[in-house]
Order: sequence, then C-alpha cells, then structure tokens
Amino acid sequence: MLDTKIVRANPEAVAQQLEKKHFAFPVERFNELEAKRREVQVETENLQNERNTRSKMIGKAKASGEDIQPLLAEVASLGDKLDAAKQQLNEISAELDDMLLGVPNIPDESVPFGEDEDDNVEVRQWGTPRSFDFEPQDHVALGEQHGELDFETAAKLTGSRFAVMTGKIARLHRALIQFMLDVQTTEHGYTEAYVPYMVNEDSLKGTGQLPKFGEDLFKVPFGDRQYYLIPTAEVPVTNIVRDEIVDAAKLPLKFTAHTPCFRSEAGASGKDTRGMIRQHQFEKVEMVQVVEASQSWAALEEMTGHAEAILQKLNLPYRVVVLCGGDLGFSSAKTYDIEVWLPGQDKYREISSISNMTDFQARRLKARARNPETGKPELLHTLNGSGLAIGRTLVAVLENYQQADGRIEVPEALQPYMGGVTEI
RNA sequence: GGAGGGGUGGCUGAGUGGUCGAAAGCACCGGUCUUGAAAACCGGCGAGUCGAGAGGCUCCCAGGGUUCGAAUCCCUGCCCCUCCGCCA
Repeated sequence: MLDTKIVRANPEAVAQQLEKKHFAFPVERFNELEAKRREVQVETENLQNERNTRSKMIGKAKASGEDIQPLLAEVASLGDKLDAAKQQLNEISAELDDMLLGVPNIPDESVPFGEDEDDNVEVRQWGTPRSFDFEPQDHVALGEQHGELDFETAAKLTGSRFAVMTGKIARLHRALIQFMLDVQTTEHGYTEAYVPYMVNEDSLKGTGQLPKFGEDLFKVPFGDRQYYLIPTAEVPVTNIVRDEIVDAAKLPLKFTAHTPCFRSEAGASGKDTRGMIRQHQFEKVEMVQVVEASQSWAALEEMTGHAEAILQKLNLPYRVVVLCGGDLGFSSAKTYDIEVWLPGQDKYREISSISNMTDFQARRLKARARNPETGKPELLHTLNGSGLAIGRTLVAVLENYQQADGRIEVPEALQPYMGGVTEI
C-alpha cells in the first residue's frame, strides 16, 4: 500500500508515476471519496466526542448522587445519529481501502519505461553459451532418454503442469536444494527458515497477492475458513515480521527458505506447456531481507549478487536484466531478473527475480522498527529474490551439461551432494 | 475429539461497568551524583489516525451485541497453555 499521506498530498503526481507501470490511478474518484471521507469523519468524530463527554458527565453526576434522568434524556437521539454517521463512514472507508489496496507500488526512478518483457534492459552478462558440436536436446528429451523425468505419469496422478522425477534426476533436483541452502547460509549470511506451505488471507494481503490476484492461487477450504497454498516462500517468510516492531539492533533480517511453490498459472494457458519451465508445483530456495529503509537499495544489489553467485558456482551462463515499468510486479519498486542460458530453447530464460518492495509491503504488514534516534517506530523495507528456482535450475543443468550421447555431467559444485557421482 | 485455564503497551503483569489509554515492574531516553561507569535518586516514555495548531477520534486477540457509557457484561470465531483420548 502506498503512503496515504503522499497520495492525498499530490494524487496527480502519484498517478503520473504509476503510468510507468501502466496503472491508471483514478484521481478524480479518489479526490471525491477523500473529500467525503473527511467530511463524514469529522462529523462522526464530533458526535463521538459529544457522546463521550456526556457519558462522563452522567458518570460524575451518578457518583455524586444527582438525578441522571434529565441527562439521559439529552443523549437519547445521539445514538441513532452516531450510528448513521458511522455507517456512512464505513462505506466510504471501505471503498477507499479497496481502491488503495489495488494500487501498485510506485516504480523507482531508475526503472526503464516499457510495455512488456521485450523492453527489459540488459544490465550485464556472465559466461558464454556453450557451442555444441551436436544438436543439443531439451530437458524433456533428455529426461525421457534417462527414463527419470516423466510428465505423462504426473498427468495421470494429477493433471498437466506437474512432473514425476525418479532416480538420479530426482537426486540431482534434491542436490540443488541442499547446495543452494548451504551457500546462502554459510557464505551469504542468511538464516535458514522452515515455514508453513499454507497461509491465511492476512498473510497474502500483507505481501500483496490479495485482494487482487486470488485467481493465481490454489485455495484450500478448511472448516469455514480458507487457506491458500503459497505461491512463493516470500509470503510466509516476509509475514514473519507482520505486526511486529523489530529490534533495530537485529537488522537486517536475512532469511532463506526452501519451499514448494504452487501457482494456478491461470493466465498462462498455452504458454510453456512443454517440460518443467512452468509448473503448478515447483521448488524454490528463496532469499528474504527485512532492512532499515535507507538500506534497501544496497540490499537489492547485494541479493542480486547472491543469486548470481549460485549460477557462477554452477558455471551456468546468464544475464541480468532490469524489468521495465510494464513488466514490474505489483508490489515491487524495482526488480532484476536473472536469465539463464537454455540450449534447448536457444535463449535466456528467467531463473530468478529479485525485488525491492520498499515500504509497500511493510505498510500492509505493519512491519516496523524503532528508530534509535527518535525512539519512534518506522516502517521497514522488504526485499525478496529467488536463490534460485530449483526446477528451472535443473533444466539448465540438464541442458547445459549434456553430452552427445545424452549423458549429463554433474557440475563440480554439486558432486559432493551426489555422493561423488560425476556423471549421470 | 473431551475437560479446564488464558489472550492487556517493546516485555512481565494489575485492572470485572464511569474521572482507565490503562497500576506496578523491567527495558528505553533525559538529568543529578561520579575521574568514567555501575548503583541510587528525579523526570519522561504505547500505537494509529484526523487537524496548520489547540486538540479530537480509534485501539486492551478478532467480529457482532447490551448500555447514556465496555479492557470489564453477553454471543461467535481465532490463537495459546494444562489434562485425557487419538495420531505421522
């Protein structure tokens, strides 16, 4: 959520900045509602004030043994008036809240203008895509050849967009998780976290998936409530600080977590239908940082480096792009995507996304820390990034490390996690 | 699933219808004292929101209700603790 003070002070400026994200902020409707809100709120609060004052007088009168009947008569009509005012205020506030909860974060000045992913801007490249002296296969063909990556069985068990892995490939998949967690905890200073894979509505509101993007989520009815399968560890991990005043001395908080992620991919029918690139269920090792406001831009660069380090250790060629306004996520002020080279597709594909949410999530979460100078609680900044998406990393390893006969070299960094196996 | 006890400020914890946003302690901040620190003593100290300000309003798990007035009474839900049962 944006700072309502800023929106009120200059709605036109906010609207203009949101244009970069191709979001049309309804300035007129907002101003209209704001004016009404102000009016009704003042009226309501005046009535409340009157009620409070008179109730106190009644209390005093009663204590001193006076007759309170005349005083009671005076307040008789107050209740109805107050109820009416309150109801009106509630309606206006609800509409304003709905409006503001649906407004995305303002993109940072450094975010390039653009429509979609084609307008993202490359920041740097690392490594050189390997040149093959044979026709490289994609991971689906490789997996089939090994008999260890099976989409048809998964479709029988569940449906499309799931995978069954067995044997060495299943182990390689697991090795990637362990490897990444170890790097993040021992080399990058993250604290490992284990979190629920189902969350409540409040958590999803806190990080911004709700109320707007419910159709992307898998819902789990539970009694008369509703839980949701997490679409990313960002949700449970970032919500650790919801409604908390964090001890400033403990900042920055740096968490890493391995979780499965569940996405309905509602808007992606027909997109990436082959293989493991876009699944309803996939694993991810996530990085989350909760930092003091002034530190978040440095943290964004740092976290991008942490994700890159994994790819470098795996010796997988990649490039880093900065997302343009049109491709930027709802809660994000700035996002870097890291794209890994996939020989099977002959192009770079997203394998990590690192975002600075500034105070946008923190405001919804009420995640604060006391400023040591002033003693006052101030909003924190939250960031998250994949470090990395496991399924896509597996795809990258299979495709980049394939041999002419279909065997897969095991990257050196993963060999300790594969019991010393060098080839599968 | 059954029985009971609880959810109050950063923390511990008092408060069972009125002058309670809320005792006390801890923590924290300022001061006195001290070469410095500690201790002791004095003072300050919840959050959010509206307002230029004075000040107002809201918040004692959440949502309803009773009442002129609710932290306090009633209803529903959620969460935590103890015991019994079941269980990976």
